[in-house]
Amino acid sequence: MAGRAAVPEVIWARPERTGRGPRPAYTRADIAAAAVRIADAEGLDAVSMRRVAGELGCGTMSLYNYVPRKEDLYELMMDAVSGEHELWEPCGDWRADMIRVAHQTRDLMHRHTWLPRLMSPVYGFSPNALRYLEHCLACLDPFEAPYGTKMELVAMVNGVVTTYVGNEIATVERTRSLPWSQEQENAVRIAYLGRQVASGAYPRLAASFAEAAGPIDLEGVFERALTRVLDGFA
Amino acid sequence: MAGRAAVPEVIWARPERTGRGPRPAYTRADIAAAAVRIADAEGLDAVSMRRVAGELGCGTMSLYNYVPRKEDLYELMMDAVSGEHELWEPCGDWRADMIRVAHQTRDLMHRHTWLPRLMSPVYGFSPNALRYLEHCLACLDPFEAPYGTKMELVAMVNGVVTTYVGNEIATVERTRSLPWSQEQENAVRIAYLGRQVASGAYPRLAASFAEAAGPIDLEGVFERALTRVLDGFA
DNA sequence: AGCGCACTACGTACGCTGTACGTAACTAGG
DNA sequence: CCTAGTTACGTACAGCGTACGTAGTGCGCT
Repeated sequence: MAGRAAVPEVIWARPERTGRGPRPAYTRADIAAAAVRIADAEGLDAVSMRRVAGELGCGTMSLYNYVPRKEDLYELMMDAVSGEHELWEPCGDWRADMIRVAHQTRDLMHRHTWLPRLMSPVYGFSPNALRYLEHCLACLDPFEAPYGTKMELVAMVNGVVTTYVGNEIATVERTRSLPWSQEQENAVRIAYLGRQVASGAYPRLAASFAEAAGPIDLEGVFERALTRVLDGFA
Repeated sequence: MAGRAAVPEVIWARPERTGRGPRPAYTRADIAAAAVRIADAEGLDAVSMRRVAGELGCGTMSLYNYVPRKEDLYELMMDAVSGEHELWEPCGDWRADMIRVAHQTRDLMHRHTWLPRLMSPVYGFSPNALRYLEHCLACLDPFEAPYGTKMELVAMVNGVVTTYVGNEIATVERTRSLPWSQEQENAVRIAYLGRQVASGAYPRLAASFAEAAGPIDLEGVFERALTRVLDGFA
């Protein structure tokens, strides 16, 4: 009954197949792909054990043979999409390579908008995550600094990307569960914010709003944040 | 039936008391305080509508007269603890003031470990959040830059603090729902990680681990991240 | 060769969640 | 005074993660 043992374990330390018993009907990759498909199409909250089992075509509780806890399903999902990271030969300019890494991660998160939400709570070092981390360190070979600093740089870049894409996506993802449209939601919030700012209680905030003409250039904000972070390390 | 209208609205735009009907038994502050008490003591997941109502001593569905959706309860909670921010007279050195802001936010999050988890998805501009934002802008008065840049600085500092404290807290918060201890969890994960690193597949990661003697100095990591971000703006 | 055990599969059931809805009591405005 | 808008709250529903029991399957060992 190893599958039911209430024992701390990392899913990646569990062999996918032990040899004994009937051969499993699905692979971890199958399960991860099904979950990712659901999350991409209907949002992370649509990913339930029942729903994934349904997508696979098996009974709900059969899933628990592969995935002891739901959190492990999340780790499977993250590892699966981490595998989409393209790992290139570093060009020798660590700054350029880190910018490329950041852009790629951002694209990945745009493709899988549920990623930022999972990044924070789950600090798993899945196989593909380790590969990605190693690649980042390879990009930083020309950066003369102790590994501690390099790790902090990687963490910082990842953190900034996660935060920014998370903010970009927040509204979209949130309105998925609401009975009204994203435009209505935004309109209401902006109207309220405008009223508050117009009240005169927040002069600098008001000035800030007055200064801003048109919508925010998210792309530019991201780019600037990135270069500033890298500047801070150089 | 305004309380039941399925209409987009911000909770802060709803008057707390309209005049008609029996006078409400609780204030928003009461409700927020109850929810915060639960979250502080037992974690965010312990905050359910039933639980909060129980803490207040009323029926579950009575809560919905005050809080149309659970997400609004979260906004109430965030606003309540945002009120704990001390707002001082800026000292004239925006760098020093921003560092002080960051430290205070960090302390706040240590006191209320569920805050980082709520920060990302909820982008509410509650009264106390606006006050806090205005205060940050006041601290940045000596920083000669357009308001757009100042806002990006504030967002960046807040983002970094949220990310770092979130990471600090992740393990602690996560093990709350697990049947085994945080130490066991960590031991298992470290053992797995050590095995992977020792496999030779990740040479730089291995070097990085070899370099690190003893546990990570989280305090130092935070401090360095902060100064680097500020450096990137100056 | 065959026994036993570890494994897969899966239905049922429990306690929990957010919340829609109906009803009764109450009170301020017209 | 009346009535409309509120508060209060019990009941109910659909969904969740998952503990547990049971039946069938096939590898590894003796």
